[in-house]
Amino acid sequence: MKNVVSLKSLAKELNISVSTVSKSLNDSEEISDQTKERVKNLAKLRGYSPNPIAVRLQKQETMQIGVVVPNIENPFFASVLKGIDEVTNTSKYNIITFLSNESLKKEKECLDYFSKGNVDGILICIAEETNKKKTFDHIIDIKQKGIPLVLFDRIPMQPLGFDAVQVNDYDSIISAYEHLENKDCKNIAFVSSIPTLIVGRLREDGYLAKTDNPTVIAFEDLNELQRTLDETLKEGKIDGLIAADIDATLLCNSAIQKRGLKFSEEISLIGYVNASQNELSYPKISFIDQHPKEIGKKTAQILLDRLESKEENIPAKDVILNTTITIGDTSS
Amino acid sequence: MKNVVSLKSLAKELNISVSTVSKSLNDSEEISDQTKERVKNLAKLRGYSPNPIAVRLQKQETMQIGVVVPNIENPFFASVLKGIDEVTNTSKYNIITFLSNESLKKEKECLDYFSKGNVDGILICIAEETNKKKTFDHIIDIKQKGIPLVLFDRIPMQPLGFDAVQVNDYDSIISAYEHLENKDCKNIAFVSSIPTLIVGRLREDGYLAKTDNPTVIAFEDLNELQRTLDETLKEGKIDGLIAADIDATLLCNSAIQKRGLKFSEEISLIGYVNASQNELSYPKISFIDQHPKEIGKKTAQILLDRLESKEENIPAKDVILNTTITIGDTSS
DNA sequence: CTGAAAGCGCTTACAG
DNA sequence: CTGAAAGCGCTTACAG
Repeated sequence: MKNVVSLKSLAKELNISVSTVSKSLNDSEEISDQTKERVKNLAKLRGYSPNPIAVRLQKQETMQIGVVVPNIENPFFASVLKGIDEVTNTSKYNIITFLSNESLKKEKECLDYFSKGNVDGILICIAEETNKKKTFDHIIDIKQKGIPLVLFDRIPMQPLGFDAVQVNDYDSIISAYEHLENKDCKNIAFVSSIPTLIVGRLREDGYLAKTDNPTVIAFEDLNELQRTLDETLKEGKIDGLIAADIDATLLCNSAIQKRGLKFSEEISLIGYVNASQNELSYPKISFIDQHPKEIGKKTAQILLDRLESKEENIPAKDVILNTTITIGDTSS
Repeated sequence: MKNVVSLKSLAKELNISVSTVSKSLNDSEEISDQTKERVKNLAKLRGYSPNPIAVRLQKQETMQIGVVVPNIENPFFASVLKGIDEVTNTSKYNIITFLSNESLKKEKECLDYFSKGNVDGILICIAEETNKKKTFDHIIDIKQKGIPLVLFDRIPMQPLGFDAVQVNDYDSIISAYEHLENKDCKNIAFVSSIPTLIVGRLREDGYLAKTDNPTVIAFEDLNELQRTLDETLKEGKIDGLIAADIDATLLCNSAIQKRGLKFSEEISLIGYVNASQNELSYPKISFIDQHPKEIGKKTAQILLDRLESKEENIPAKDVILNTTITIGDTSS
């Protein structure tokens, strides 16, 4: 039932050696055009295709890239994956995607599997748990094994010496803040469900840098976040909200509407959303577009460059991509 | 830089043969406990792990499952993937995920690649273009090659003889319609951005089966859909909407709010959404939950069963999973 | 209980 | 220009 056509079967049928068949199909200079023709014709006729596993063993390449994604249900990562796919698609490498589900243990298992000769390179966004516990030994191990690895999105503060692709989170929030200031917001609060995540911290830092009297509402527990947010809105002082992540943004939007506040007039909101869904929603939320697909493309490209390059000692790249602000109905 | 520890290197260091080392590590009965001990200890010390490519070549198994997903940015498919991951995770198989981006050409390329000995089995949801053109030769080819394949979500009308996992789309809409009837809706319209997709047709059929005076608003072009929807709402006759897909649902929600109509009182809406985002949104939209993760789990399980089974001629399974209705603010 | 040999399906120096 | 041989790293009948 498996592909029974092999170099051997072709060779036998043509009464020539396996090496000649192999060389013919690989267009070797050593072989006469006539023989090449014969071989190629039969190969086509029989529907031959080389056994990829055998080729990999011989070439000592897996031709696969391992990707670790913390949460596939977060549309941000889905778009990153799409970007990665677009780039690797045109290369000889395939993607094998593992989900860490934000678990350090799971992430270790992924990297362990990858490092056992299953992939030629790795793309990873570290899990929330990894981020919190600041445990990076399993990642550093990868360097010892000489497998190229590129980090994306959540980049540990202490440099680990890997290529990294991130977004200017700090600056993004500065811009968002200034945008709200321009809309005459005087009392801008910061709402986050990711207070411990690296990107969450950077965003909060951006906010804190801009304001004199900060109002930070930050809880991982969404119920608690919602409650506190609601209490704060009740006081009626806040006229601008910056949300630090998708969940916080949705909660802000929801809380404002439930309270019957008018967007832009009474209160403005800017946050993070899934761009395509936001486009169809009402109200359209003003948001910081991280261009996740571009993050994926850049991440994959850096890895491919490294894999294709013969040089061993290219210094680690630290790419910081720009976000843009898309203004919707919530701050116009 | 690659893993230089091999059976050979272990054998040399222990002054025994490669076969003995291999058998020891595989706990063969043939080898003395003492030798096994020695071998295992050294293997551990040297951090040996078998070269997976070599094992695969020998075992004639890729230990990989190919998955084709039409659109990773659709949260439905992201959740399906998560379900697939959960199941395959505990097996010896990895997932290699390809994105067809709703393109028939791309889908063919994926299947072509898979069928060249790159995977042991395939999970696929056909692309929109494939669905429209009803071109299934490339899928049928897979059967000829003897590679197990399981279809999910969009299942062609004409049976192709593959295992299939789908949802009771027709019945789902019947239930949704009855739900709206119970909320005293008298004029229920059906809104769809997927008029040609199999699941879209089934859903429309369900709607048509229930109503005497159908109002079907169906366009693939979202602008056109929006315009027509708006005109229909303007007439003021419709008091209930069933949306056939995520985009249509968001558009309905948006159109109703823009028009200032009161949910549940003046008009009710039920559709399809991303469950977790909907939970945080306002209003919470009443929706048909397809339990996408369960679809993924079931799909993967069927493939694993087939791969693990020795039998060749298990008849194709056609699994139809039930949806449930989750009532939100838009029809309470 | 251990090891030599063949083989999984390929590629590539090397000989002729 | 063609082919025999070795090798990629493993497993597994088979001999001893």
